[in-house]
Amino acid sequence: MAISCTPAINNLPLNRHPTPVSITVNNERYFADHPLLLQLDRCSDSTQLKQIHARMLRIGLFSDPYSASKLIQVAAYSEVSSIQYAQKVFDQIPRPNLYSWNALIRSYASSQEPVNALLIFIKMLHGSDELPNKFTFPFLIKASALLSALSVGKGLHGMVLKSEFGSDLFVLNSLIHFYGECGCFDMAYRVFMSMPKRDVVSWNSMIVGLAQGGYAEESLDLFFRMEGENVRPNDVTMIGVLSACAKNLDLELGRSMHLYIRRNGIKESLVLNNAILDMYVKCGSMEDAKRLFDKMGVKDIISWTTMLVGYTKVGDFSAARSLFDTMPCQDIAAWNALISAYEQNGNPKEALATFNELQLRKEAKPDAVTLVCVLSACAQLGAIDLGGWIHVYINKHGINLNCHLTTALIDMYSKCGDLEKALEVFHSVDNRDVFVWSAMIAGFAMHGRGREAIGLFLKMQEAKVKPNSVTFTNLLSACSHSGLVDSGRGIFNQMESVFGVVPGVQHYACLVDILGRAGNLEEALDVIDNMPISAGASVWGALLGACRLHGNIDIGERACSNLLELEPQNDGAYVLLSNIYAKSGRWDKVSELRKLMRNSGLKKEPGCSLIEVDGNVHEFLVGDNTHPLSKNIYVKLDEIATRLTSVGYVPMKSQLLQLVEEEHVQEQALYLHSEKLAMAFGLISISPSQPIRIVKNLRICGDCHAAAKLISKLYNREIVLRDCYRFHHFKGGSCSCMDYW
DNA sequence: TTAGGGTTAG
Repeated sequence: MAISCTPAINNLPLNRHPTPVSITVNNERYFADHPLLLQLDRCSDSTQLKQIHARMLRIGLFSDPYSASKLIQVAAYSEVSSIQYAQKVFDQIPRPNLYSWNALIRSYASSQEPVNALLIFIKMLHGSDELPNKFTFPFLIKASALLSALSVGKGLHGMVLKSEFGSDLFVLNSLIHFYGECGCFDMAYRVFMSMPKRDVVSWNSMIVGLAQGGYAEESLDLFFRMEGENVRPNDVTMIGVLSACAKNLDLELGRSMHLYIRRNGIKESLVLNNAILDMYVKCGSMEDAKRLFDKMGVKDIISWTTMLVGYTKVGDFSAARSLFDTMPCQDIAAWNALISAYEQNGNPKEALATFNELQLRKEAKPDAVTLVCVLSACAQLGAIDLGGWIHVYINKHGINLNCHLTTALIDMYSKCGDLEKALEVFHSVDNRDVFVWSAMIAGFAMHGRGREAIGLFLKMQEAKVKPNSVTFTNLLSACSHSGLVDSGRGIFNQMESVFGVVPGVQHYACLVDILGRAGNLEEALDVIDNMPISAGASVWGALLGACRLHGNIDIGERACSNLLELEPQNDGAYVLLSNIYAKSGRWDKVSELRKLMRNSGLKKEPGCSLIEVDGNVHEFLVGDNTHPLSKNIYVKLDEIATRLTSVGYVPMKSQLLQLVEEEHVQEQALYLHSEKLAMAFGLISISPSQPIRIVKNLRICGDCHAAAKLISKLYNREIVLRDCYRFHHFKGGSCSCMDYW
């Protein structure tokens, strides 16, 4: 390499500045300390940047590759400018050298669309004489990591090995990070071990990668090994270690790491303090978190949001909300944290109210995360109007349908009863991960379309997407809802042997459900007796449900007693057994159970039905008369009762929880069920062309199911009812569940 | 040139 120093270009109008010096490397001149370049470093707005750019063009400095590349970098990185401007600058360079190509690739690698870094690289290979150097590879590998483009990264790895940079520290560190991001920890570790020399970044890339990829133990092991090899950890190392402690919910180790940071003089930074804060929050210690938060000299919005999440995690929503209100500013992630906390903790209405507030205040713009949370809230409430509005919003604002959003949309449409729309979303996307496939399978399952669920599972295999534990829960539940006993058995048996997914309690519960519903109660009991893991409440619950369906008192009693042993507060268990007794006229046993329930301080969870009309969700409880239109609703109920009786309908009294002597009181009690109130309200307030969509918190009672079938015929209306178990589409006098529920 | 903190789905 030849380096020489020469006086700068003399004819430039630079009299007011000290004489710049150009450096020549390999016959190319660089003006590293030209005053305009120094100005470029200090440049703070786009107008200034454009002025400097213009002057560089005027005085000819732009033709210097170093100077032009510097301009590209500033254009791309400064807050006021954009990658588009950097690209324009690049396009003006007549024959860009490797330095300029690298500057542009680097800019794209850190941009919103890192794929462009790879495209520019291809352009460089085909349209110039330049070959990548040790600087090019880390940028390209970083772009591949951001894109999780495993095959691209592997290809680059191959190129690296064939090049002279096969043992370059920076290149290899990038590869460790890349493989970690793609979840290929064996490859990451292979690169790590093959390195002739490792620095703290090599260790950090492994430690952080493992912690983020869910391998907390391995990450911590590596940290202790690093210490053993006398490599001094830095703040980034500790951020990885804290994240591993948080994943393991290991408060003790987290606390000792906090102490380690103080004792070993690790550079204190805002990011590190936030990571400690996050560890305390995730491990559930708000005392530790608050102590640190109050002591922190510098806080940013991430510190505040972490505290907000902490309060929601311990269930203190009023503290969370008041913290939110006192934050110096609220960005979209802070809003999302609040909305998501409401939605995840059984308060979807508050989630929607907060979303509404966000829109009114216009301080932050909803992003994909917001919409995912709101869609989940809509799904819980069965609020299809708002859910559909969100879908339109996504399209209107050109928001990219990532897998999270696709899944949330499919789930919302499925749970709101519009399976066709869910399918439309499913087919409209190219990118389908295991979440998307599983959500669609769940959609078919809850609508009783078991064969289509299995068909989709086969297509999922063709698409080479590996099913996981949830995929199988959904598939088995599809078999259960459609009475596909042999398919269910077959799928269960293949789970581990063919797909390597070990059956968990949920899968056993589904199998017991499949067998039990089909009447094979003995076989179901046999499955439970031979389970390699202990049968959880869901397994006994499934058996008890099947006993109710088939009126089997003996097995039902056994299931109920096992269930209550595991969950003494399970009111549903009492209700199911009580239904079994009532069905066989054992009213003595019914009142005995009733007494037992009262003595243990248990109350049946009140039935509650939701119905959305014109974007507003209305809620009905049993015997509710609080609705503004209550009077009209009861008039309609009377009319329904008369019309039902006229076609020979007889109320099913076995659905009552206790023996009520007077006939008319029995009938009245059944008419007060929340789903009947919602149906009456739907009939008077929803246009006949629209289906009446209802969401019920418990399983629909047999009497309401029979009544709904008749109502759909008598009033020529489609009723779509979701209970806590599945969907019922009532039309023309019959139900889509074919009475198999 | 490489590594790092808060919010999202089945």
